[in-house]
Amino acid sequence: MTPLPAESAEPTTGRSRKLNATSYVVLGMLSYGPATSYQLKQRIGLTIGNFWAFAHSQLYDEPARLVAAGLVSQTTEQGGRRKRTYSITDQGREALAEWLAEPTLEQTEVRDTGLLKLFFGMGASPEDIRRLARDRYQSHRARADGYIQQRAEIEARADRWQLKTLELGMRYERTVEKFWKDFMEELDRDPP
Amino acid sequence: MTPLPAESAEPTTGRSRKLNATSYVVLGMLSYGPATSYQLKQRIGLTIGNFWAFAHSQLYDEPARLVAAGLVSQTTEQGGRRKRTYSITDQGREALAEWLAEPTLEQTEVRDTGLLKLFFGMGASPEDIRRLARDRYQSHRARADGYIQQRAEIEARADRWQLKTLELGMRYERTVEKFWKDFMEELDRDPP
DNA sequence: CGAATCATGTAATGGGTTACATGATTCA
DNA sequence: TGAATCATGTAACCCATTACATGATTCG
Repeated sequence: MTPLPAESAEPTTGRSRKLNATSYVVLGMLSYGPATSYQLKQRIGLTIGNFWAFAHSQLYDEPARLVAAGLVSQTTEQGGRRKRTYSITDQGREALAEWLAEPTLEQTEVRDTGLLKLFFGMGASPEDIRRLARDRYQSHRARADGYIQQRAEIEARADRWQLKTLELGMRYERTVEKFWKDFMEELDRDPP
Repeated sequence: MTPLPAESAEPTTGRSRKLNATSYVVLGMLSYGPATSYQLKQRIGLTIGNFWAFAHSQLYDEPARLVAAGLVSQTTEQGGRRKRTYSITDQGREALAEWLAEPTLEQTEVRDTGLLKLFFGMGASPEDIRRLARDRYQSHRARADGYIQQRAEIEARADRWQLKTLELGMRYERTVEKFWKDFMEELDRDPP
């Protein structure tokens, strides 16, 4: 039995808990200005939520954790619901900046049920495969069209980097849309 | 070491728990033949794991749950480790087939830390942005090259659908690789 | 005014991530 | 024969998902 390491006394603030992607999304959104959980939900839903979704309950839990870590402060409204508004602290800005300065080597995860089903196509009927291709084609086409719509709407007030993010989103959706379209045509030429 | 006869302890019926993507990946991999958790890990690591990763502990937990649901059976080896080998049951095949026959309308999740950082680029220094672009370019380029490698290796024994999956993976990686390359050039022309 | 939708939260559960642990095999 | 790596598993914690709940506002 190895002796336990001495417990360093303080949780206090800062440097304690490890931040994850959700944390940085919340910090990032708060870096544009204070917000309630609902406002975070909206900001995210219109932007990042297009490719990386968060349940609304996460946006109630995570700010609370960040407050405990000292990266966010909160003010509680007087009155019925005692609504909480969150602001990023200097410490929070620092954490965000550190994250942005880190190397970014993680593998991108593409959680696409359609891709999974395609992989297991051997167990599917020809009609299943056709339906899959149609579903995914329409789904990605719709999202690509949505991005175009969105760009028109936000072009004025979005910054350069936000527009770039949107551009990658569009390129991605168009690529996948085209894949499924090509695949549908292949299925016609060479039926399973 | 001689395998024991399949344990048919059968905790009554299936239909109980709701299956998720992990479940179907395990079922799908077992549909090619019985496997231990480690073998599942390998099969997945070479294929689906390229875009949708699973911790190895999930591949120990999930089969156990599927056994409880009656969708998978297990045999336990005699000897030191009492290694477990899993097989898909008829009920499991049925569940897999039902899944493949369902509509596929879920939103694809692209969990890409690089995209997140790009979105919050306003808070980053010019050097951060350049580094980000370089990191992501190299990362996606490497994966795209890996796919080409892989295709050469498996072309003989992979089925049509598996090769198609790989093709989409390649198209995706090339698209993203190109985005970051274009972006790097844009940064040279028009520095932040 | 009532219904629908917006807005704000909590609770329970399941499961994904990380860390720990160690037996078995390979190979220098 | 010792170190490294392969292989197999468990445990704890954190967090994501889902369901529940209800006050506030809008609009027909």
